[in-house]
Amino acid sequence: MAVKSAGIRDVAELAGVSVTTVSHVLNDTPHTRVAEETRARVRHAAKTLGYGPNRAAQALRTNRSGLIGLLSEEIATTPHAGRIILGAQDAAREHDLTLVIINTERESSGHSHRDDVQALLDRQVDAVLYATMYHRQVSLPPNLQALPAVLIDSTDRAGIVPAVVPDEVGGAIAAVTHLVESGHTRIGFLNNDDDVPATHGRFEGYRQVLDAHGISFDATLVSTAPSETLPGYELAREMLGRRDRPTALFCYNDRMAMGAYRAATELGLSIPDDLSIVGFDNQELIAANLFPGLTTVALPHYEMGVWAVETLVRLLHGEGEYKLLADKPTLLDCPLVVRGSVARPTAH
Amino acid sequence: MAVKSAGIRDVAELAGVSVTTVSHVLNDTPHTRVAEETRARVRHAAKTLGYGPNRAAQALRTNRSGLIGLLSEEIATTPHAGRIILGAQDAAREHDLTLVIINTERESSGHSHRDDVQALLDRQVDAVLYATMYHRQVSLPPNLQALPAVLIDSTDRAGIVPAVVPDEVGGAIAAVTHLVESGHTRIGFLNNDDDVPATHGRFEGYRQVLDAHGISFDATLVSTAPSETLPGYELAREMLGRRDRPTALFCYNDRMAMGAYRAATELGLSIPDDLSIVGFDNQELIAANLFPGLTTVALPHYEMGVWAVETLVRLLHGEGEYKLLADKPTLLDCPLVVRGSVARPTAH
DNA sequence: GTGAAAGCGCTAACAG
DNA sequence: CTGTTAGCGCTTTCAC
Repeated sequence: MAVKSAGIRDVAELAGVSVTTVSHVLNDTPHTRVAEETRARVRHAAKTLGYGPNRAAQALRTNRSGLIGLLSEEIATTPHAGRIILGAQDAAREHDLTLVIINTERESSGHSHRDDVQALLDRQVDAVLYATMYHRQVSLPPNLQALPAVLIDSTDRAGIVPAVVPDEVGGAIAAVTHLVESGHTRIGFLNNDDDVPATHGRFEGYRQVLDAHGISFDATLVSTAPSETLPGYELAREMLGRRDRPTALFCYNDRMAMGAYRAATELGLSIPDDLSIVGFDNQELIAANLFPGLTTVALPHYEMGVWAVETLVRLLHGEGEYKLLADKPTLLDCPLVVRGSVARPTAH
Repeated sequence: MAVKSAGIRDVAELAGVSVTTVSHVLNDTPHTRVAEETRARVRHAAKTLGYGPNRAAQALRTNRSGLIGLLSEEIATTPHAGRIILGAQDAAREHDLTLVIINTERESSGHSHRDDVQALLDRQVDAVLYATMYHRQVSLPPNLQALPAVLIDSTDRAGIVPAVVPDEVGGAIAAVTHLVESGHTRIGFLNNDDDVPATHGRFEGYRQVLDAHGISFDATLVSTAPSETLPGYELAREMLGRRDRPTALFCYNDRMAMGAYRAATELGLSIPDDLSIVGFDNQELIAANLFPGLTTVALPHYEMGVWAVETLVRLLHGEGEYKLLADKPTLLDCPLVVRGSVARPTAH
């Protein structure tokens, strides 16, 4: 309320120059020479008046809203989306862009995705980010084609949009290497049974580490089930019940690991002394609240959010190696988060 | 890209009227009579051209950005913030408003809060929502005074801003009543030890139910500790270790309940047969993944988000019983979510 | 009932 | 190096 805030002409007046000059210096307009002394005067005037540009006028004139849309699946289901938002937010702020977030359903008719994109289009965002809840391939709504876009945590089935995804293989390598370096050689793997990149990537990483350390692969040490707590429990229960049970378990995700904890407890195996466990996802709510804390692999959600916005900005500025970027999704590191669930195996 | 989208003059032309008329009918401008037949023609023209107003021009002209800022604490920490966002989002869409979300730190210098509000101000939002991570009292950044505001999950220390919070007492009543109706009379309460509304409200609800059912209050059945998993475990361990242990536990939150589960397991008490447990917060990641599923009380985050936006809209439209609203925070229901952790006590 | 026209605050030709 | 000026697309006053 109060007094209507200062406009560019107020600044011009106070600095004793024209609005053009003010516009030039405040925007660092290229191909424009303004005396350093004038610039200083203008900037000072702007500051003393507390001048901030009127976004609407700017947008109207430049045809750029300064808004970028983030279409995110299932914002409220896990904190994952939250971290993407955080990363995107921070990067956006860096570039004076505003993030407009729209929640979308995971498995919707595709129709609704269209509508969600439309909502963003109606708000005339300059570009859009599309974030999925888990690493997978997607088909983009057709109306998304109209705008620069970047995919987060998924790849484009058509392969024409830049994408950033977690390095699943690398994450698994970190996890299993940690186990091997702690002295484990019989390492069970409780894997997901969905046909998604994470399933294959984490398995791939598991195999690579075994190979690299000359540990022969034992197919009986790998079992698969839906990646939930209960199936994890059942798988672990079975595998840990064997006479030649593994001394460590690498779990597809923290929920399966949570099930494994329960199985271990029931079998009288203490973690980490009798059994080491490593999870994946680093879901704080689970990993930090288990006893002992679960050593797991973090997904680079925040970093993917940052990368996506940075890429969008480059695209918007026409430094677009768009094709190049879209060609191969960018992989981001999945670092190991050490808590208390891994120890050296006890001698038999 | 493609063709630049239709403007109001295109619509006017196609409908054979002036832009004024188009504006009037599309906005249902009051005190304006346009022949029904003309309205129809205009609307039809708009639809066939796929016309959508240029937000920037609208904003510039009306001095209303159509943006509302949501300042939310710790977006990525729990899904709570996500549900508030969802509710606010849905309500905002209903009113053709766009939500701009800014993450803020929980315990920051107050300085940074100022900056976050400033960021919103710079983006010229029409109003702001301030959402805290847990129910408490806050002091608002001074620069927030400039705009209509509504508090979510907290109350204003100064008492001048409308607020919506969970009905803690009611939630606790629902939880404990459920226990009593299942036949429990010795009900332990593992409470938080912070001086926050939830602590007092949930205790109050606990007492009320006991009173209402003629169960005499036993102070030894209430213990307090920080509301984390480990303290919850320790408290439960102690209380359940007594000879006259309670047959049911009401826990301040799901994390404490998670600790109680562990204590029960260690003591060989099976849930729900030997011990019933009710939590609070309904954190899916925990409650749904425990064995058995935890019966708990849900916080009305989504609903608070909706309420806040609706209230903001009313405020914006000047139907402002602002003072009235601010006077007493609005309480929203905390419904019980039944899973599998409650059963009738077994006869001794 | 309908229309003409004046800006909202800013950017970017273009002129000087 | 700096200033004048014409709109961006829309709402709204005022006249018809």
